[in-house]
Amino acid sequence: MATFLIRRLEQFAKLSVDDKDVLRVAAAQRVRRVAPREDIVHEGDKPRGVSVFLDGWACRYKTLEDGRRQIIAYFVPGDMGDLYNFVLREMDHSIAALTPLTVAEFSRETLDEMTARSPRIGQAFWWETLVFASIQREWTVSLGLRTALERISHLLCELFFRLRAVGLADNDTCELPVTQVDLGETVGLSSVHVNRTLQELRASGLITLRDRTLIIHDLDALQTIALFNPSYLHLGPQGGGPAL
Amino acid sequence: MATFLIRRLEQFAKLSVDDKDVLRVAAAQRVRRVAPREDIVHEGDKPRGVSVFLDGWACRYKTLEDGRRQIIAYFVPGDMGDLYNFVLREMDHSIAALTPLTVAEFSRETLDEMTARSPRIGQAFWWETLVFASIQREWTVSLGLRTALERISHLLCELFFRLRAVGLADNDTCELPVTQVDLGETVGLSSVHVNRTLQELRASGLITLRDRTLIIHDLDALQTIALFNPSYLHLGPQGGGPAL
DNA sequence: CGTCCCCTTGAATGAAGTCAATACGCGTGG
DNA sequence: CCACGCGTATTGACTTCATTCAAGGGGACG
Repeated sequence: MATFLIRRLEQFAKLSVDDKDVLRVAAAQRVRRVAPREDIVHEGDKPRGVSVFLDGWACRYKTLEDGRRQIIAYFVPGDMGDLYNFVLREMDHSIAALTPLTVAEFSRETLDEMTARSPRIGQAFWWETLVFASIQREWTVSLGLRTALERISHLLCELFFRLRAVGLADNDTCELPVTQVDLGETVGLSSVHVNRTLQELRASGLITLRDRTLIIHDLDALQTIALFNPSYLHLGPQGGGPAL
Repeated sequence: MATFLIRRLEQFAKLSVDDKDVLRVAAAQRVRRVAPREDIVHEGDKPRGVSVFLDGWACRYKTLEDGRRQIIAYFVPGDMGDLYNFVLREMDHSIAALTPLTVAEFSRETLDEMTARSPRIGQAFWWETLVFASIQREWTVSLGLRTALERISHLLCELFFRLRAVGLADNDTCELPVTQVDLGETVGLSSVHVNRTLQELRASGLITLRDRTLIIHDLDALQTIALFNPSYLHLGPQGGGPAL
């Protein structure tokens, strides 16, 4: 089940056979299955271990006192939660499953062992941490200065690139198992406006989005609209695209 | 000159005399002085070492191709840039001085040595990394669902708490050496609207802001308006407030 | 068959942006 | 010393993008 995790980390560096075994063993520990909409971590909890998303989608979110909710990050297969989060006293956000989810947990000890045994894995974990930080920064940029059309296009590009990097995009197609309300809570728009914006993208023939499946008919054009530059994802040399 | 860095890390844990010496020595290496508006790191650069902000203010920012600029983070004295950023091939953002700035640089070797020698420092560095990630998440929340008034109030609260934690707030007063254009580029609003919003805060007697000096007359009220909950800053037990 | 969630659409409203003009302080150079 | 330019702050009038409110439709599920 560590297939996606390994593919993900291989965006950073080639892993040895031994590295992969280590990861496989670790990712077989404390595996949980979670139903959609269920929290796997709740704000205020004492941090446990590091979540490793083996299969399915999840999201990080925060809720304001008055009930407004903001999705802060998406986790797709192969992603990991904050490394060493147990250094903090309590979680400052929640994580919920968006689809049926399979998630493992690296304990502090497992993490220490792995990084001690393989510096390459240690580095790959740092890379993962840094890339997540970078994505969060790009979201700040999106929310701060992109228009509705640009924001949504940008999010679609990002998710497509991330999924493609772990082999979860088929040519121009990937899953997008989130509702328009979710999208709104992600890009800081009302679901009504998300709907209208998606219509616009559909009308211009750029995408098809139906039954939780996204088809991008013209990735270049979508990237242009979104002012999307994939370098912030720090993917491999081929940009996580299909090998030639 | 490592005073603020030490105060900052002591928000996380008590440092030994030895720890502090190690930090002081490291922070005396590769010290640079930078003039306001000057870049210390530029997008696309190969990462060098980790920037350590000894004195003055800086900001992280990104620019879109069409020239729009978004400030992504503020650095105040005692803050550090991304740890192990040299794992990435190139910087995905720039960092500029906002005031006359004194900044040191930890090389990879220095960093490794320090964490090897003192696990407590290693943990404090992780804490710093995690707190910065948390701040970035909170900014995502601000931009995603707070109104103009809430956003600006929230930013003022955050900066006040952060400065107070390193001893740079005097009772209800701190520096705020940024223009209204900068503020706009931070909270995703036009400078005109920032101006109007600040007027509103002044008119309700909550703050005074003049000559780059911020006075918060009613912190509780400001926090309430902002829906500000300082827990995301993961400060010490007293919340970084003045010792009793 | 009803209920619930999600998507869609229209019309009215509102928050923030844009454009434009003015004012102020500061440094620079004539 | 004063004129000028420049960056910053302020204010007004108008516009635009996005929200809110409201209603209806479709599919999944009990």
